[in-house]
Amino acid sequence: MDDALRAVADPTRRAILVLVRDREVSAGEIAERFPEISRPAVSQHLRTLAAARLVDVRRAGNRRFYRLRPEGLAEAVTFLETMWSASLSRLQHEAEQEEHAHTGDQDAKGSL
Amino acid sequence: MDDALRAVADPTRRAILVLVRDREVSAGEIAERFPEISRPAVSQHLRTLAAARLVDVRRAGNRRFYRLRPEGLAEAVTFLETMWSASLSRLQHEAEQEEHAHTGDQDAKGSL
DNA sequence: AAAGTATGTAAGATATTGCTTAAACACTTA
DNA sequence: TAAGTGTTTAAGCAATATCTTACATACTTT
Repeated sequence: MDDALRAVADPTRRAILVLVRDREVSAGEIAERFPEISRPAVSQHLRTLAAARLVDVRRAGNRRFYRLRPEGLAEAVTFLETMWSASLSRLQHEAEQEEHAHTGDQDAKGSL
Repeated sequence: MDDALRAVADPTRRAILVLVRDREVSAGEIAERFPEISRPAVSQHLRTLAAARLVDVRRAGNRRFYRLRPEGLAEAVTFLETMWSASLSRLQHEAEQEEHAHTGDQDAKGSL
């Protein structure tokens, strides 16, 4: 989880994850999407993502194709969801206590 | 989201979030849980979490009480969940194609 | 008001991260 | 096998993050 959350903390890497979410994308094609940074910089990000087990790599001839590896996100998602929902249910409980007999509107979950 | 994910990338800050998930905890009580780092270091982490809107602060006399602010996690959770589920459904789809007419067991979501 | 308690801020050292350029590697094609 | 294409690795630098010590602030109690 540590590696995954650290990897996901960087905006460029998040953008890469979005790119490779639905389909395999070659390193070159990924790099094209980030004209502001150099190819080696992108390559480093890809290495970080691979090390965090957030992407799979497939070598095909000259090229390397990257693709999101969703299992790598499981622990991170679980952690955040646990934090998020446990605390929301607490807020909900407090609201009930405060307003006492009031119609239960769960606006918190609506803020997504 | 950027601030939230960057804040959550640090293990000490994640541990703090767990501490303040279910109840208010004073800065001192939080600091006690981390004997390996100095009080000012903890204070800095708390400032980072507050800046990311991940915790609320309540001043009561001498002390300051911190508490998880779940709304601050909303965007981050949404992002990770979207990545996670979209990609899992793709994997599921591929599995269906491979195995063809097979009973659709969604074991992926069960890994939570 | 002075001393005590709880906490934060400032300044600076060190570690880590993310970038760049130059070079290397690996596979493909002429 | 030589040149070309796609990509990564290496080395170094600048920016950022995290920690520490010293000090400041803000309440509380005597």
